[in-house]
Amino acid sequence: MASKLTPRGTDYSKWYNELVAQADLAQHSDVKGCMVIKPYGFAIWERMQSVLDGMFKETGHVNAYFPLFIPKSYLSKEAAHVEGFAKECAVVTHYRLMNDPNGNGVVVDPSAKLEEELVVRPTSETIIWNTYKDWIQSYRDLPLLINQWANVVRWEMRTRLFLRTAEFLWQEGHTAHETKEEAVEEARRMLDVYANFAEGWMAMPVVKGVKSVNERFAGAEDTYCIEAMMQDGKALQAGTSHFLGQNFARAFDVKFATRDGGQELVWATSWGVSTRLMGALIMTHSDDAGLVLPPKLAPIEVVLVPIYKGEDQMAEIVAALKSIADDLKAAGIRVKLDDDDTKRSGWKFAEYELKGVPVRLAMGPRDLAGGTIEVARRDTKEKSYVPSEGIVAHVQSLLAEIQDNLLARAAARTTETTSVVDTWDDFIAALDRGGFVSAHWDGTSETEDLIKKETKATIRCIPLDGDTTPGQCIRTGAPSAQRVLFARAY
RNA sequence: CGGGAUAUAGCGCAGCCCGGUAGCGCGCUUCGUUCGGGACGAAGAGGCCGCAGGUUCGAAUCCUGCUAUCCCGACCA
Repeated sequence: MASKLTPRGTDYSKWYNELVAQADLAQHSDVKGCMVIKPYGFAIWERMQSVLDGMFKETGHVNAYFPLFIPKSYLSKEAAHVEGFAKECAVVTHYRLMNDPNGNGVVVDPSAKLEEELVVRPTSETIIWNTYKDWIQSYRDLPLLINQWANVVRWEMRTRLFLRTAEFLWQEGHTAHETKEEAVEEARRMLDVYANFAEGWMAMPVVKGVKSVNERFAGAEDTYCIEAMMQDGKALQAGTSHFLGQNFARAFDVKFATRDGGQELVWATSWGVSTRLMGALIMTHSDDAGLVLPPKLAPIEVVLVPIYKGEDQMAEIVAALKSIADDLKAAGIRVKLDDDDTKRSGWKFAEYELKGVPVRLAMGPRDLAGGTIEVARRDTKEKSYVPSEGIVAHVQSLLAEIQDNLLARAAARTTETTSVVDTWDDFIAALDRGGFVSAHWDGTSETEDLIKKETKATIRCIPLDGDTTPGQCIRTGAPSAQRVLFARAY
């Protein structure tokens, strides 16, 4: 806890791992690739969940819950889908343990083999569409707008806390619609929800776009995404929203009676964001002193720290801070008064900086005498002394300013690191500098693969509001309809 | 799945080459002094040295096998 973080400039990856551990966000568990999300980290995720859940409900969705286990046969009903996920599925084959005849604890009971293996869901399209089949009879049952909060398992070769873990928490929306247009509109609507959340709450600028065929979700007709740029110049896919066409309806035979009495396959979407957003949040704002949280998602927006000598002074100052804390709470601000006498104020300052608390208020004897309070903001590390009278209004506007500043700072960085290039040499140079690279591409998977192989860069997305001036492919010189965004990515 | 490394107290590590009954820092407990940026002193508690074999009078240390984790790649939200 007392050790300093490796600076970002020295080893970004190391900095990230140390930050996650030291800020008490998560730790590795004894199970490979799986993490324990610690209370402070989970509190941030709970804030994200609660805000997103509200946004989903505002857009007409309801929550439900589907099983963790999926019969193996379901997974293979949609060809592209199983192709995409088969390599990373955990499979349950037995349902009972027994005492080891040799006395070494318990072993799998070989007589308890399942007739059909169960796959631990890597995503829930199949089990959900198999259920929707029974729920949807008529156009009157549509649209069906359901979300679930769940854990999923993808047996990844290589994992990183929050960014890629074998088990992760997420939400997955699964909707059914009467027409293609409605489904596309839904997928786009949820993409907007994600983008609004990213920018409005996480203070993380994102580019909205559509994935190339190579990067598309297994079983989708179109994958929309939000892409964010991290401080080290690598891109991170922060959320996806898929237009699934009629693929799953066809695979699970989900038909509805149309308004004119016919039978038609329903149109589908699915969309999700995961605990990966925690990684995005960390890598967007944090610095060498630790985590930096946007006020809107901080479990603690303001921490109050007393500075004192002796018990009498402590009592006096804590009482004054308590009164301020109550006023802040009454104004709807999440506060913590840290009157723990076993830790010194200097230790607390460092600790709350590490944990990214946006605003720190400290009061010592001089403040008490002079009617002031020390206000320190985490984003710029600036400190000032302000009158304790009217502190609530001051803090409110400061929190808003910090929220805005974080977004502006991240947006400036994203813009500054984005390159627009027209030659292969410039393209390589831009990739090496880091950031998004806006360039022309001939639209073929072959060229995309080639570029990936040669540069490790992928097409992050074809921006929805991008530059649609035609040009020539950066690699092949073939005609290109519009610029796309390349980057090296997580 | 390839390459590299590691496994010793809650955490971070030393000890291993050269075998002799386990040590340091942080943290933890108690007491005292401190307190405007990670305090100081004193006294304590805490370890099947990853697991299983082998060599030896004796293994954290040498040998064999296994397991797990981390990092770097290929694959992915």
